[in-house]
Amino acid sequence: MPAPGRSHGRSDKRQRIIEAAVEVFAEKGFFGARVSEIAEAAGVADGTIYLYFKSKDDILISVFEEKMTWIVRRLQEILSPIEGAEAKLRRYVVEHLQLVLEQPKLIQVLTVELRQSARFVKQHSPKGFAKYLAVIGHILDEGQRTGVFLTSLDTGLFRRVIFGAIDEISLEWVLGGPPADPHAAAHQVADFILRGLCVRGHPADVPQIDNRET
Amino acid sequence: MPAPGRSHGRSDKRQRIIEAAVEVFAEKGFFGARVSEIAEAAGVADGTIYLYFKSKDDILISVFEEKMTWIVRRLQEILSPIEGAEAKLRRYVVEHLQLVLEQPKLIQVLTVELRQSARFVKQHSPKGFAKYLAVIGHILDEGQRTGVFLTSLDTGLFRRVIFGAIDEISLEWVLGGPPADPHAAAHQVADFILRGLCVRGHPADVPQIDNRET
Amino acid sequence: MPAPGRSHGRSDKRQRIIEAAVEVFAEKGFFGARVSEIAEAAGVADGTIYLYFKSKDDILISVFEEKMTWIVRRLQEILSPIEGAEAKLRRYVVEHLQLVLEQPKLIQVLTVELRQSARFVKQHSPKGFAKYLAVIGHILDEGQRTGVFLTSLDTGLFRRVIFGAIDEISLEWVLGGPPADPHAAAHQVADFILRGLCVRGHPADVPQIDNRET
Amino acid sequence: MPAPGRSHGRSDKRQRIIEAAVEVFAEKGFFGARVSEIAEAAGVADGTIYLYFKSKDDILISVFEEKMTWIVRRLQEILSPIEGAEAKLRRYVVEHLQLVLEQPKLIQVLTVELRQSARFVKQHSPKGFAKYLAVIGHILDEGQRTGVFLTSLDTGLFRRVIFGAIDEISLEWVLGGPPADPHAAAHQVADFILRGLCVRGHPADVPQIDNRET
DNA sequence: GATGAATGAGTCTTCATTCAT
DNA sequence: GATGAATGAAGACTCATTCAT
Repeated sequence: MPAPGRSHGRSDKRQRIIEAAVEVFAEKGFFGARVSEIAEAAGVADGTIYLYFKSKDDILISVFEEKMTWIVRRLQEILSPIEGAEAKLRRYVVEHLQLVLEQPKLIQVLTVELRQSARFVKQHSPKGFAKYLAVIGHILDEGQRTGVFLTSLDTGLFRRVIFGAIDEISLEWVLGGPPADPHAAAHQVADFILRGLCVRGHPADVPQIDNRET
Repeated sequence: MPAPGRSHGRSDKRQRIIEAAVEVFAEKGFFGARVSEIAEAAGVADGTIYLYFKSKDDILISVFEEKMTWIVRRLQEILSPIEGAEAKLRRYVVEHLQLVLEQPKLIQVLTVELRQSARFVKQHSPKGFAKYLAVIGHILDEGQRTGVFLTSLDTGLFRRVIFGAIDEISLEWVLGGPPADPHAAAHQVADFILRGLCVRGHPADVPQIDNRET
Repeated sequence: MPAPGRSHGRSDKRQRIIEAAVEVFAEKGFFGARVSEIAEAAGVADGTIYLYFKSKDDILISVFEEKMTWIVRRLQEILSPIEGAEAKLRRYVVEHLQLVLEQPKLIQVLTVELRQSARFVKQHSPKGFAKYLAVIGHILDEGQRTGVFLTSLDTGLFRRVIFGAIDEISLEWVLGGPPADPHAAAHQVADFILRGLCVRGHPADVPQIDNRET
Repeated sequence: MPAPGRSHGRSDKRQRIIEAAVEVFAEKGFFGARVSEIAEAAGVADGTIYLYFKSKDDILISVFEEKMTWIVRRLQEILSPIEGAEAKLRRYVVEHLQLVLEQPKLIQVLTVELRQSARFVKQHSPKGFAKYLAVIGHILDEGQRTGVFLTSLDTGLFRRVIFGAIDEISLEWVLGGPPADPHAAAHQVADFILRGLCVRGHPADVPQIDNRET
């Protein structure tokens, strides 16, 4: 239960600005967004923005930091109890895409603006993104340690390959709308990745059918 | 054969502006780039830009159209004589990443700004990107037709999955520099994708080793 | 004797704000100074300022009124027992420059900001400045009455001439630091003014030497 | 006859902005002046200002440099043919005050804003002011060399004393309007200064009358 | 066709002031 | 009285675009 009074008012306003920024950045893009639009969407005065953020850039950076941290924690909470790298990876794919369905605007901002501001964000906000990649990296490491994933794979490379694949699908869904059966699509993608990663015989639950069986 | 005289001078200037825009957009991003910087880099006056392009937006769109067309043609010329969807796909991966090494600034613009301007480009310049995706799509179709790739895969989905994976690696190389052995990395990625796509037993040249064999 | 209790607390805060304003105005200038800086320097909240002053302008005006009144009273107390216009004028010069050494920040504010806000201050705060000029004016009047100063001099003009000379030296000392021997400088200036003002034969204590005697 | 075409247009615009800035700074003060007001007064667009000046500060600095240079040259041209330090000094006083009558707004800006921006101008634009003081300094040096002025005087000190006296009178005339007979006032001031500076017996043309003679 | 000086609309940011607590 | 979070009006500056030469 949040404490009343100032400290609550303060966090409350800051959070409202963050959420408003996600909306406006998603709709107009970072450069197309006006600080006054964010203020209006947050229900605060223009100047109030600057009580909580140093600049417009700082809003974007803060959105990254805050939301990436939140996503990473959410993923970690879901994934940590799961046994087995294969199951973890499958669940990761499903959960990320679930997130896209739940919060398309947030994902749009993170996906579109993260890249567009790549140089700038790489300088100012590398932590959030690095932690996200680490989520994938840990699964890959575990899979290699337990002999499920091919040890010949460069995990530094493949965590980006996997991220890129998921990220592109996220973008597609966010801009073009999700497909009729997102769940099936998510599992197709997970199957694909697992076939690519796993030692022969794995994954047990992804029958390496030949086309005749289809 | 290009017409001589004036019209050649004309294309020459237009082309110089396009190349200059690639440089400047790569260095500063679309929004950070000034039209006057592009003009200076192209060795023309500011106003001259507007003899060849309607607006700053139009420069970006034209860069896309022109360069995407060029890339697609280049890929098609390389891929069309190749026999077999597996070999074609492998070569596609290698060639795209080769392009990243050869023209990092161009790839940076296409990769970073394409996404950033996603909505805007989706509206104004969908052709180039669609044609690029079609290059991957055709390979997938051929693979399914010839029974090499799993027919259960939604090619509309997987051409984006593959594009996303390659695109992310491109971004990494462009912003962080290429790895020590880009050729090996390219083949690792190609192996991964082919394992994901192929019917059991394929690809013939990608031994589905288990970790003991490694 | 100051009133005890609340009213003392009240004047205390008001006075602290005045002193803080002198510091901040001296350091940043009137326009460069932030009300919040003055509040911080005074150890009060921003809003508290407005319990004692109508506006930022009002702070400056109050500084003038208060400090000018104080300076005028101090000068009058020192000068009134002194016999003779010449001695009075000399002492005035010495005491003003002494003040510069003692309270450079105050003098800086009065000297720099008074002029910069000249129009504005002329409208809002003429009393303090007029009283200061009157100090010089009274000395001039006395000197003319007692036949020591030339009666041909327009005292309205010369009180400004004298003020300007002293003011400029004050500014120099305040911004560039005082000279090695400020006392000697003060007397040189006093000698100069007295030679300019006095009837031939005066001042008795300023021998009208020719250069050979030097 | 001014050269036609670009270079003329350019200097012309820059000069118009300078003159407009003098008007607006005189009327509103530096901080009260809006860049758009200067632009309007100069008959140019707001943005045009920034083709000729880096910032609003730069306009003020440029006004100083340019006008101080002009004034110093004007004074030097008038003073250099004059024989004798006494006559030179008298003429300097008269000419400076003549300038006040001719161009009160310019003098107001130089007098009021110079001081207000003292710290800032001392950093950015010391040359113009130093040259102005040097005009007075050279006269004092010459007077001491030729045995007309007291050699005991510190010329570094007295050039400021003299400047301060004249500057204060200038301010008075500029803000309160000139007196009924400015010429007489100028000579009264010159007489005063010369009596203060000169060896006994000098100045020949300033009879050291006693009050009875008046 | 080519130029580049000029334009002026557009926006981030500051900060004096207010007022609910 | 005291606080300081909130306000919002105001302005310096940028830069894509135009057009007279």
